[in-house]
Amino acid sequence: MQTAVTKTAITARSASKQARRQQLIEATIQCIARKGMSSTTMADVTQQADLSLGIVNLHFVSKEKLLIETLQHVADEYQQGLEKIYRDKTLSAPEKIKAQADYDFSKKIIKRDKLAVWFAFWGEAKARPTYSDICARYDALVASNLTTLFEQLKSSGNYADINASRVSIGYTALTDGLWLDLLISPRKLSVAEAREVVDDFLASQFPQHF
Amino acid sequence: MQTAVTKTAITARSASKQARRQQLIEATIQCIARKGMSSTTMADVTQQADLSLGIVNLHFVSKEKLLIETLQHVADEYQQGLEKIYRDKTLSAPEKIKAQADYDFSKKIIKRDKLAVWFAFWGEAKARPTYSDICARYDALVASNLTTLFEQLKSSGNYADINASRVSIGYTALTDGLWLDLLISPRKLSVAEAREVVDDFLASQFPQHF
DNA sequence: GTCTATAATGAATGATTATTCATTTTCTTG
DNA sequence: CAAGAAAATGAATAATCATTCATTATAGAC
Repeated sequence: MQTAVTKTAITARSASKQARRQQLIEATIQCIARKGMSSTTMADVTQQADLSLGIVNLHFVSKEKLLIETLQHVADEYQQGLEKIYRDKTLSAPEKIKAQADYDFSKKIIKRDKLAVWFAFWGEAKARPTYSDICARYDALVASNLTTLFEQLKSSGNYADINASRVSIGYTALTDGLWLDLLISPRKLSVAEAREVVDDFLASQFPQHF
Repeated sequence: MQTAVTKTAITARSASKQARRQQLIEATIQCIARKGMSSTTMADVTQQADLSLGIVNLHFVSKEKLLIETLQHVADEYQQGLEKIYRDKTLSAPEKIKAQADYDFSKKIIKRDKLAVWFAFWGEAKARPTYSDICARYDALVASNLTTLFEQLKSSGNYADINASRVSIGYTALTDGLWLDLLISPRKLSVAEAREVVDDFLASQFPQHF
């Protein structure tokens, strides 16, 4: 029984440890959105989290590691939603594509704070391989799944001159570009309009399906 | 005559002053591309330019002003090329659109160092109005000109259900997204392929023209 | 060639900020 | 509840970096 008790204790401790990390990552997202990555300080993050100055080093060792885990967190969150769609056996290929488009412009994803984090890291990515590696990993997942889906559409319709991989690159680029618009000039472009731009794109490539 | 001589002198001085500023802006572009904006220091920039540490403050007053002028420089350069196309009386609307697509993926524009600068500033834009103002100014130019061109295409063909402004938003977003791809994963996507994605987009929206 | 004005230098300064760690607080166990 | 362990604190430290300015170099005027 003693071992079991000890185990419970350790779990409780590590749960609270996880909670602190989570709290700090969320504070970091807020700070990057509000002040930009280059002027986010440890004092900013810890104040935002209502914790003491030294806490980041205690839980993440260094600022750089906190930043990396923050990017990782945002990327994971996005990726998890997508994987759920890709794995769903009840959806047909065109339904999955529509589900992804809905997801890409859903309330969950289109939060300006999180978009700001994506672009903050993309802005530094050329100079920091760690950042681009994290982005590349989820890029590859999206590219391979989307290409497969577009290939399925192609063979189920009359789309002789469609290049599935090229459409997939186009879809991803279009989405990223619209995200940028929504981040930079949210007055000019609404989420609904952005979603319609994507629909137009899909309809023009696959008129029999969208 | 005396006045004339004095004038020449002043011009020569100010020419060299312009040259120094140019030199520093170019060094800044290099540094942002190599190290990222958040870790580019004054020492980095001045070393890159082979000049002394104090020189930036002499010519630009502060680091922040140097950064702003660097963004301005890259934006102006891009915009000038576009305006030449828009103003060209010898080109028809579809030719202008093609010319813009060629330009957007030309050697002059697709330099990874310059792309890095765009994205570095976009990444900070949400937190810094000065940056987003500069971007907004050129965005507006592109949007209004492109929309007009697409409207001309629409009325010269059988494109009842085309929304010119939406196509313009789509074109810009697609281009920005492809630039991001070229910056982050140049191994996976070539400039030629990116250009083809844009062609596919235009062809699918305006099949009679592209 | 000398004088003057402008440009450039870089050591010194001061401000900012990440990190450390001695101390305090909180939690767990028995 | 006491003892010990883990977590959290924040003042002090150390490193980094933008900016200043006294000094030096350079170019143009006469």
